[in-house]
Amino acid sequence: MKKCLDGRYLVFTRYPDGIDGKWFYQKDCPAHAPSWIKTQAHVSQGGKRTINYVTGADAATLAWLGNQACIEVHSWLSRTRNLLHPDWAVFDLDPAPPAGFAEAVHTAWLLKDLLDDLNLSSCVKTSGGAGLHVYVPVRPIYTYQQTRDFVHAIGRILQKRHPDHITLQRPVAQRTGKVYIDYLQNGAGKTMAAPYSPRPLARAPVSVPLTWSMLTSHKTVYGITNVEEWLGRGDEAFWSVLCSRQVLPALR
DNA sequence: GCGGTAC
DNA sequence: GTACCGCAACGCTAC
DNA sequence: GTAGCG
Repeated sequence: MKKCLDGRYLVFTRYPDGIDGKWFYQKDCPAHAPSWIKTQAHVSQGGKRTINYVTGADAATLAWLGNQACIEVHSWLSRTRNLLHPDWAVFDLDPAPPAGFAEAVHTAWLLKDLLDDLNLSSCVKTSGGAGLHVYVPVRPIYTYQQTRDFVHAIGRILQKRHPDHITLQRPVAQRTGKVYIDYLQNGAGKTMAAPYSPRPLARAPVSVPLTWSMLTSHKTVYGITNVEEWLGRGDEAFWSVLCSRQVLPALR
């Protein structure tokens, strides 16, 4: 089966001095990296810079990255063969205190119900923080503008139905106590934390794919720290949904 | 973490 | 030798 | 235009 990071540009955050020390993003694979790391040259838009993005992450690559003190792995929403056409439309659900994980779970279920009504498949993973990521697989025939408009439109419907619980407002101050649906993550060059990416926080929480039936506000879901416990449970279903590449209905 | 540069 | 430095960077939204 | 946001 095609892995969900195959052919995707990856971006890393590195913490050579630990999570409390200096950190930095890294996009450009260093020249001294082993030759078996898969990369692809990419000319950045506007700026006349070429970046050799790491594409895909097999076990050996992840091991090398780990030794480079990479903690977070972020990936593009499109793949190298079709960079302008994402194959994931993503809903980034970000609860603003005092809203938390339970509110994100509630919003995710509202979203799933709406997507079900539209006959669209979807899957969910924790962000590793208090939020959730909901993915709708799409055939790579839409532009980022189109998937962004789609996620925006769905977000507006939910926000209108549940104005006290959901917001699309950018300014942080206007999100207090609500779940922010960040539709703007659907854009060229934007990235999402990859499945199983750790976060640079105490106890190293991980972004974990879940089956919908596993998604409850129970403690055992929120703040997962032990990846092994979950391997072979949620991931297979998650990846099979991601690989289904269901077509979005007509976007207007 | 590590290569590149400046002293 | 050792000290310091870079390691991303842009579109979209709100004001 | 500039600042905020991710």
